Amino acid sequence: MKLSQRGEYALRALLVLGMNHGSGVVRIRDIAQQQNIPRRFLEQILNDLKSAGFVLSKRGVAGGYRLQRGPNEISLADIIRHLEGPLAPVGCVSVNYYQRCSCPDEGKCAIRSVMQEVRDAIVGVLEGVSVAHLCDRVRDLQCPGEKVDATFP
Amino acid sequence: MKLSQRGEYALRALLVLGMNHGSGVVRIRDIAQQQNIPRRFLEQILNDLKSAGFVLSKRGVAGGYRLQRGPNEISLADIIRHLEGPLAPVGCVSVNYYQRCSCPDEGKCAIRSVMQEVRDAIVGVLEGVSVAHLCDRVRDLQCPGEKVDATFP
DNA sequence: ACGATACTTGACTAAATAGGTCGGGATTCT
DNA sequence: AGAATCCCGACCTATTTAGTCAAGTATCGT
Repeated sequence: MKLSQRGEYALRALLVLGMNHGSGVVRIRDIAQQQNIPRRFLEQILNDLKSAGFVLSKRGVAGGYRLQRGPNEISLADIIRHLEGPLAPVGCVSVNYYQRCSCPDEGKCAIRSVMQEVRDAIVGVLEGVSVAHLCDRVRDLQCPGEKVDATFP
Repeated sequence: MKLSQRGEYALRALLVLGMNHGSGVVRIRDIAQQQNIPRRFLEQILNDLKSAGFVLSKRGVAGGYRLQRGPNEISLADIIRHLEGPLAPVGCVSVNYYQRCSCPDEGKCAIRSVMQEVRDAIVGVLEGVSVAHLCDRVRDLQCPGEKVDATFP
C-alpha cells in the first residue's frame, strides 16, 4: 500500500472534520489553509469523499463539510480502500480488489503466501484505526504532559 | 508498499535462482519461459539486480545468472527496497528513503503515527523472509502430504 | 429580490511512472 | 570462426498523479 498525495490530503481533511464533529460544518477554505492543501485540489477530493458517503456537504453562505457517519464508524482501511484501491501489495491477495495473477497455481505460489502475510499485517493495523482514534492520537500528541490518572491532583 | 509487475518478476526470477543455487548458472531464457516473463524485460530486470549486487552473471555460450550471496542472506525487504523504493506507505516514516512531509510537526502528526505502525508491520514481515525461506515455502507448498515428523514410518 | 459566499461539475494539462520493445555490441565456449 | 549468451542505452505507449480552471447551482443575510 502506497499513500498518494491525494490520499494523504483526504486523511488530513477527514481528521479535521473528525475534530470538528458535532459543531456544524467546516469550509473547504479553512481545511485547505489549516492543512496547507491546494484549495482546488481539495475541492475535488472532498467531492469524491462525498459521493463515497464519508462526508456530507452544505452549500451556500454558511456552507461546508461534515462527517456523514460518526468518527468511530469510519476506519482508515475503508477510506484508503476507496481512495487508493487495494491495501494488498499484489492483486492476487486482495480481498476487496482481487485480481488473478499470472502464476500457474496461486495455492502453491510462495511469493503470494508472503504477500498474504504482508496484506494481513497492513489490514490489521488499518482496520483497527478509526477517524475517532486518529482524533484521540492528535489530542495525546498535542499534550505531552498529559496524565491519564490525574483525577486527584 | 505496492509491488509492480517488474518487482514481481524480479522476485520470481530470484526464486528460480534460489532453487538452483549451487548448480551453476541459469539462462535468462529459461527463467523467462518457466515463469512466463517477457524475455527482453527480464534482461533489463536481471541487469538491475546485478548492478545492485543480488546476482552474478556469466557471459557466453554456457552463460547465465546465479545468486551472488547465499539465499539466506537476501531478505525480501532488501530486494523490494531496491526495486520499488520505500516499503513505508509515506516517505515521512521511511527509514531508508525518508522524506519530510508538509505537516508542521512530524512528532505530533497522528496520521504519521499510524503510518509508522503500518510500516513496521510491513517491514516486520519482509525482513523476516529470505530467498531461502521462499524456497522452503515452495517445497512445502509443492508437497501437500509432507510430514515433518515422518522419521519413523 | 439580490448579491456574496460556497459547494459542484467537468474538462484540461504537464510531468512522472509503468511496462515493455529494439538494435546492436561484448564475451565466451566449442 | 561462429554460435550462444549476456550487456547497454535508446525508445515507445498508456496510465496515473497532481493539480488548475471556468462556469454553474444552491443558500443566506439584508
